[in-house]
Amino acid sequence: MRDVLDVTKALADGNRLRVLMALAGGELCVCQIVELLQLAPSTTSKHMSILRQARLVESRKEGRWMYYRLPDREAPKVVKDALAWVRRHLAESPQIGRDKKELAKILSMDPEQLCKGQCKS
Amino acid sequence: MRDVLDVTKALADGNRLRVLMALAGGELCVCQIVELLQLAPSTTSKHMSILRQARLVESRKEGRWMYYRLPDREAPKVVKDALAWVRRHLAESPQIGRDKKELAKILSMDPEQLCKGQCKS
DNA sequence: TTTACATTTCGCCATATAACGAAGTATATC
DNA sequence: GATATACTTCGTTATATGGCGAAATGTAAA
Repeated sequence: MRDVLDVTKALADGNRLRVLMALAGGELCVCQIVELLQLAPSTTSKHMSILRQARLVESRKEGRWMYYRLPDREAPKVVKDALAWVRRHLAESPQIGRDKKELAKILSMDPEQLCKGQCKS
Repeated sequence: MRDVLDVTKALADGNRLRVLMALAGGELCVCQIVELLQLAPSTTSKHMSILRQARLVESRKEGRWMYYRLPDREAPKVVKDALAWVRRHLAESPQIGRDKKELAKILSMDPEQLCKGQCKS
């Protein structure tokens, strides 16, 4: 029950669903997710920790950057099935469509520049 | 996005998950669900309205009794897939096992008597 | 070893949610 | 009709959640 609830609670927030859909295109660092969601870094970090707690994402630290990605093959079935459900039923969402466009812009920027911009604001 | 979030929010509560699993055995009236969850009738009713809002359950009124059941064939795919996910990944839960036993007891009682007991307490 | 910087943790506030009991609604029975 | 009954709605309360900025942490560069 606990593992199932961790997943459903993690999925019960629009911003976290947007992140999961964005990660379908490959791993992202926190500042890229911050840019996509337009939330404070601290808020974004909290969201990512909730997703990780539920095992819906994995993370990798590279220098100062933390990268998040969807879990690999060995993820628990409950998680893999949940992610498949999200992908299937959110693919047509207008919000997700807008995010996809925005994400393309973000990925075309120099990550170095992207992160600096955030710290100033 | 809205329909998906309605479903995930509805699933993000242990008592509501228990109800969905209990309904797998067939429709139940509110007083039977009250007995299973050991919650106040008003609280139980609220849970059921959240599940219905998300279209995870349907309802049928018969006299003074309100029966809830899992949705039929024509339910939206997002809902059917979510219910399949819940069934699959909650089947082994100890809590759900206990509920199944308790539910057998509840179903063996006269519904008439069951409801009267609740009103007194 | 300073300094800069990406991220996380902490403390706070506003809102959302789950719980209850009391009051309201609708239906059956007297 | 009056009363009992099954359920829902409403108002209240306690806790959970999502948001922020400030401070803490860890890592790279100067």
